[in-house]
Amino acid sequence: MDAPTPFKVATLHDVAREAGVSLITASRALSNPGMVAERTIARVHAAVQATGYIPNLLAGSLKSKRSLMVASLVPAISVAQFLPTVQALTESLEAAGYQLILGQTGYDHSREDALLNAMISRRADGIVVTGLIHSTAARSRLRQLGIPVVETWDLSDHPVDMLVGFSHTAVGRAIASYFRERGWQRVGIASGDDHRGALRRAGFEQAIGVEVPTAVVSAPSSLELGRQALTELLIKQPALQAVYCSSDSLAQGVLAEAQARGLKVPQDLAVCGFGNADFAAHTYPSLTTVHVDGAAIGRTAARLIVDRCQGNPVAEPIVDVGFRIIERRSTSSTAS
Amino acid sequence: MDAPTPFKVATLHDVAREAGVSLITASRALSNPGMVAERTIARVHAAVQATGYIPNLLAGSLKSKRSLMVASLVPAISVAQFLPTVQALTESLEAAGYQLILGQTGYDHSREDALLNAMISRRADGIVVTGLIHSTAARSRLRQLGIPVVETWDLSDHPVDMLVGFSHTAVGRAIASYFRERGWQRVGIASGDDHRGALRRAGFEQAIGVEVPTAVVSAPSSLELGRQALTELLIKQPALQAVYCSSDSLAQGVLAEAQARGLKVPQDLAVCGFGNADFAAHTYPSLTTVHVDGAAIGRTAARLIVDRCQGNPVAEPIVDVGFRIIERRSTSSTAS
DNA sequence: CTGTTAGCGCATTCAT
DNA sequence: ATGAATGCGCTAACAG
Repeated sequence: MDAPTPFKVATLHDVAREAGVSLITASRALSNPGMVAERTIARVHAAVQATGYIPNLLAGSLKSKRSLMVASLVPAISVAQFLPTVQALTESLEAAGYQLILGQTGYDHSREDALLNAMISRRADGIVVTGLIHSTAARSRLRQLGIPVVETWDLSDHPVDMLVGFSHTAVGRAIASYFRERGWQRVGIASGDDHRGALRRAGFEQAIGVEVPTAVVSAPSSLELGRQALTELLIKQPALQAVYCSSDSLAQGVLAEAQARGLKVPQDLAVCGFGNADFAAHTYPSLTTVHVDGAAIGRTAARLIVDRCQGNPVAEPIVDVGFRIIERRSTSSTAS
Repeated sequence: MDAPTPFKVATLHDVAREAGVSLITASRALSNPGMVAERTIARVHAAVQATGYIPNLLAGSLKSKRSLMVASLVPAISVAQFLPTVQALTESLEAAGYQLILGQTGYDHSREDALLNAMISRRADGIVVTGLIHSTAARSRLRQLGIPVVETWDLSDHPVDMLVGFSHTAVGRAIASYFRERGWQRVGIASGDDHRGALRRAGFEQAIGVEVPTAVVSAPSSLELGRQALTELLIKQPALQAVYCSSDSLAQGVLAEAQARGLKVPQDLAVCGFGNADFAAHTYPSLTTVHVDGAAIGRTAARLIVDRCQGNPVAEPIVDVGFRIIERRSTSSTAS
């Protein structure tokens, strides 16, 4: 930092000259060693050390038309729900030599469009989005370009390309069945106002069959909003028996508010969340919730993208990872 | 998807031909409109529409030596602690036209080195790392290349380049003072085994002045580990009065375990966390903790990187964002 | 197994 | 205000 370094970065050209081989031989020694003699490889590696060469992937990608980058679009990374997916996606991609470019859409469709364009501009080899892509312009552009795309965390019969998710409507129905089996009539919903939360809510209401008191909070949901939601629900239905919450954070807030009001869970009020957050098993009482294998979604999405990039046929472009209800103390005195 | 598209992507060349101007005029119309006549710009834009042109940033970056990408290295994005930083970083960078490439080091120094190389290979215009860079090889390489680097979430007199953080030792000392002021003698520590957690622990012990019962759990910490930690601490010191936890997740676990054991918080046991997680204000009882403005760290890091990229002088390359203790019910019956 | 040739798509010189 | 030439650093084709 003292003297402004001449800033002459070594290129492959310098490495080749240092090693006494041609440019392309140096290139192959580094990225395709099977085609080059052992001794030559060693000489090239020595030259790399000597020159301090660091390859320029920008140049390589321009020529090879493979950027080794995959874009991931999420509403906001602070949404705990999607973290295991992004984490697994990043890990799996890094293991395959790809890096992840992150974009935050902020639940805004126009931003999604702009970000998709930015990612196409960077020639991302694949794109993984959270939820479905709704803009028809974006859908047709992606299809036309033939870029591998994975939509996640939702289900559709007509994905842009590939899909890894599950049915939110089915989740809502499953929880409704669970409540009905236990004979709870006076049930309520605390739900975020996001698209997928609305699908679960619709499934729940449909399966319950009657009008259900509902408190809708604006995404992203939180413990605080859960406390507010229960307050609101108890006004609408003071004799509430059970609440379905569209996230574990909301459910945690409902638990806290119930505790503050002296309501025993589950005797006075049963609570079911969604997401199986890490804290769900350890709240007091422990929280019944719906588990979705978010990490599996990320891993599967990575595999699909990498397969398609490497030209391997993708046998199953639509993967339903399903879900399962995890029964704990917030709905059952006898659960674990 | 039926017929394999001929896949002829329009280039700037096609746009220029369509608009009846030269290549460079088309280029300027799009990225430097000040230099081009209004009418020409309109013609170029029409040509862009007609051809469906999407610029290739790879090519532009190769020539201009500005990739408009910034790398961010985090231990793991699932660590809630750093989420506001990554979120603010991504947002601020997107607003300035930069995209973020994410790398996960997994608390592994060799992975950090490999990832740094990958990011240099991609010619990231700047690099933001969580914590300090410890590898001397990486430090000198980054310095030699003159890449803007921001180390975050820690403090050092000799950063690689720039730094935005705070002193973890000071945090530990501040909590120790807080405990001593309240006359608590039999105190304990529940701490993760990560580097910065260790710094806080050291500061706490040093300020307390005597040996302190400690339960060390392996990062990343969680509610579950917090429950275990309190169990362990109560064996070492059954008459424990107060616990400092190196994260709010751990503290939440300590609260849960205390509740399960019938210990009243704060009367029987005072609890202090770290991080001011979103749930900390809403646990029952609410959690005293240390607030650090993670989003400010992200925004500041983005500003430093962008300033340096644009050649603006950086007045203050080391920014201490400080911290503050937020007193709540878990240490004070009279707090909010 | 190695080398020669020819670009990838764009932006930075210079010129006009 | 516009244009022509040049090359960023690398790799896909062919050749030898």
